Amino acid sequence: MPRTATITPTEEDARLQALGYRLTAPRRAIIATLREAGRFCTATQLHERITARDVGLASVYRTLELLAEVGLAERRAEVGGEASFLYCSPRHHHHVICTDCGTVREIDAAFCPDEAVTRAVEAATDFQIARHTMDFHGLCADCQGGG
Amino acid sequence: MPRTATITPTEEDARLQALGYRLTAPRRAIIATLREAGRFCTATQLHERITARDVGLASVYRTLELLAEVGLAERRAEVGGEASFLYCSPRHHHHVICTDCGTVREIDAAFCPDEAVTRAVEAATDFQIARHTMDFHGLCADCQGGG
DNA sequence: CGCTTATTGACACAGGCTCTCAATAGCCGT
DNA sequence: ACGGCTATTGAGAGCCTGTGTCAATAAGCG
Repeated sequence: MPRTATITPTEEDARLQALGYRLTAPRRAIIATLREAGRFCTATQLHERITARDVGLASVYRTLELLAEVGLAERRAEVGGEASFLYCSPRHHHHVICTDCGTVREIDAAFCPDEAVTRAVEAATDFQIARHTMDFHGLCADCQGGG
Repeated sequence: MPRTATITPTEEDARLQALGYRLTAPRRAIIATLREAGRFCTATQLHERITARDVGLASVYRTLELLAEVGLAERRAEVGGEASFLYCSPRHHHHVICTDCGTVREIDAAFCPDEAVTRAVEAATDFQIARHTMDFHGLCADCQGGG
């Protein structure tokens, strides 16, 4: 048993490492914080939230950029403000976003537009479809109750 | 017949007017330029492109903001840079975007995830779905040919 | 045709994000 | 375990997109 607690690399940590990126303490902190948030967060919000270690704001930006590139985070435009980032599993999935509290749930490929729809779009537009995006917005269970 | 050519208000011009906004020459130029582009454009791009009249960059920003609010334009985050805007019809629709040249085609509600899918998502997540977004990405007819 | 007032253009300014660079710490080989 | 190579970090300066201000202009209305 080592003196310092063993830090178990999470699935996403391992993924970064497999791609040749170093698994540093700041990166781990940022990823963990983003994932635990379970909703879109700005770099500033994450920066404030990371208390265990003194992580520079620039590193937060750099890591979020990296995660987005690798597919572990999704970037979203904020109207007239900061960009927001959401933790994402690496599998193909879609999001269900609460319009009230911002909580995000992932749903898997079972809900994707099926092959027939894609073919119909191709027929209608003469495009050769390679990829799609899709989000649902509404109220989560917790926010449906009171006004 | 008036001396100066009559400027026919387009459908979107009329819509702005109906909402109580004034139909100014700069606005018309910006809307026309955005619509003719047929793809996502940044404020700077539009500003450079408008040659017929000296339109201030601030006005381009203001008009794009206005269009987005009214539903005549869609705003998109650009990775690490400027926001882009796309002309949109006011009806519910989705986009098919060429990954090569950026051309965008609108498709109508016929291709939306149907009622059954929405209900299934609700059942799976306990959310109450109100709205969805969906885009398709691929190669347009012109870009499918050569490498 | 003139009045009222939304809109414009120019510029100053704010804030988000990036770049730079020396210092630090992963990772790998031994 | 240890040392070296080098990716990564943190701090802060700086860039650049986007907004606020304000006098001048012009759209819309009677």
